[in-house]
Amino acid sequence: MSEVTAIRGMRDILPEEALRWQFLERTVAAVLAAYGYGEIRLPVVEKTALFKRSIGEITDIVEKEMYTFDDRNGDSMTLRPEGTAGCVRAAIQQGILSTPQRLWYMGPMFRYERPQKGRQRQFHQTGVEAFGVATPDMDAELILLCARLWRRLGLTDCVELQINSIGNARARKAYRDALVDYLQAHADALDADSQRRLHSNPLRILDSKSAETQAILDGGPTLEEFLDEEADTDFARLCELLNAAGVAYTVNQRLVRGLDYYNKTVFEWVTDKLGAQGTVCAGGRYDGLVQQLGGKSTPAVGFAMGMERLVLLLAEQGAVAEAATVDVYVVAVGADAEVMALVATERIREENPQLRIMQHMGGGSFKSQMKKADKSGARVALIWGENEVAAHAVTVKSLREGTVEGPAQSTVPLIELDSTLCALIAS
RNA sequence: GUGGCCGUAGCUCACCAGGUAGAGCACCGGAUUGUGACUCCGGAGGUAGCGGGUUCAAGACCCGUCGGCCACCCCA
Repeated sequence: MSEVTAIRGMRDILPEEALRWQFLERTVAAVLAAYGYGEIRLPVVEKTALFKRSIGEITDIVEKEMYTFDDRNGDSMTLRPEGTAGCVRAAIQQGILSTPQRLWYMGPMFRYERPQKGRQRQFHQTGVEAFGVATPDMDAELILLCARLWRRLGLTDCVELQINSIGNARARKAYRDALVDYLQAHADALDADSQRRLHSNPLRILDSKSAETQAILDGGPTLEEFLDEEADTDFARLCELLNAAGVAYTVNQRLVRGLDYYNKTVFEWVTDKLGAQGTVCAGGRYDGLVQQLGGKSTPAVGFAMGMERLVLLLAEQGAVAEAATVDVYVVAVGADAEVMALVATERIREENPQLRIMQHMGGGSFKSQMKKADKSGARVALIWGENEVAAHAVTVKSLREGTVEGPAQSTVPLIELDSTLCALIAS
């Protein structure tokens, strides 16, 4: 193995897997278009301050997972670890928030973490953000959009929806204080991670995987008790809308999101088919972020989905039929035959733009070229040799029909090539 | 950052109480004239991740290091 290898956690996607990616991306784009969302293309690098101010200074992402470096002017830049911050920045900067905006983007994100199943250092997200609507019908639309996407992807059976309301910042702080008070009394019974989080990020203790910790939490205060009335009624309305639309969900009171900017509604689509990485898509409301980043106060909701995880799920489901790479393989032996084949192949492409034709390159015997034709998966081989050149003809051979004794092939004048080919492909 | 497992041909793996490597697949060529698939024959391809140690002798044992996978943490 060469010493020049890809960076840890940054992988290559080979053509076979890329087919799955194309299917995913195509489907995502189609569903978003069906709801009137517009694509926005954003830089991969932003000023470091943007992420510190939006994601939160004390989060793991900002503290230890960002790819940050100084550019030649000495300004601190960061490879985006998530998309919302950049999208909000762009929306403010471009002045497009005077009216509601529905936006989406797709692309690579970067987080310096230990790679594992469903987690890469360069990973890909599709982000969807809706600005300017404060009411929970907007939250519902986003969730319905997801549900439709899962249906189109054939993933409905492997994901489920969890929702929660985490209220405004004041309610969360009050709850956090109450939770810390309560847990401090049981501190020595908590698992080690949770003890640490008691000081760093108490809300995160809620989704601790420790059974003892969860048992302790059962006796503690709940976030719900601290929610203001508006959060309550909005959440109830969201549930009502989801019920009416027939979207199943479970309310998970322990669901909190890792990024500081969320408020009110949060939701996650989770799966049990991806090992430790259960979350496939997650988001929520972030009504304060636009103003926090210097824009006019603008309500917003959004979510991001992890494309690697969705591709893994698709693979798991065997959801994508494997497409043959080419329809026709062109074999040519001899310098003159190669010329005739090249010209004829170009003409066929001109007249049949949808046809996938691969011409053999690099020479070789009929035998070796035919082997390549077979391997290519093509249904038809077009063959040129001395005889065809002399007769101004081409041999058309079916690679999928016929027997060893009587291969289905015929030599036809060049003028009849198109009709012969079309008949074969159509059959 | 922490832990477990792993690192032998392009790929998937084997061998071995420690004595300088093998299979399957893939690849290339052949089985009489210009033709694939199945079959048969032949061929090419590895400084056994890297460095050090133990030993007469190490891919096999020990240490370190790098890399991979999975999990923790965290998150999409």
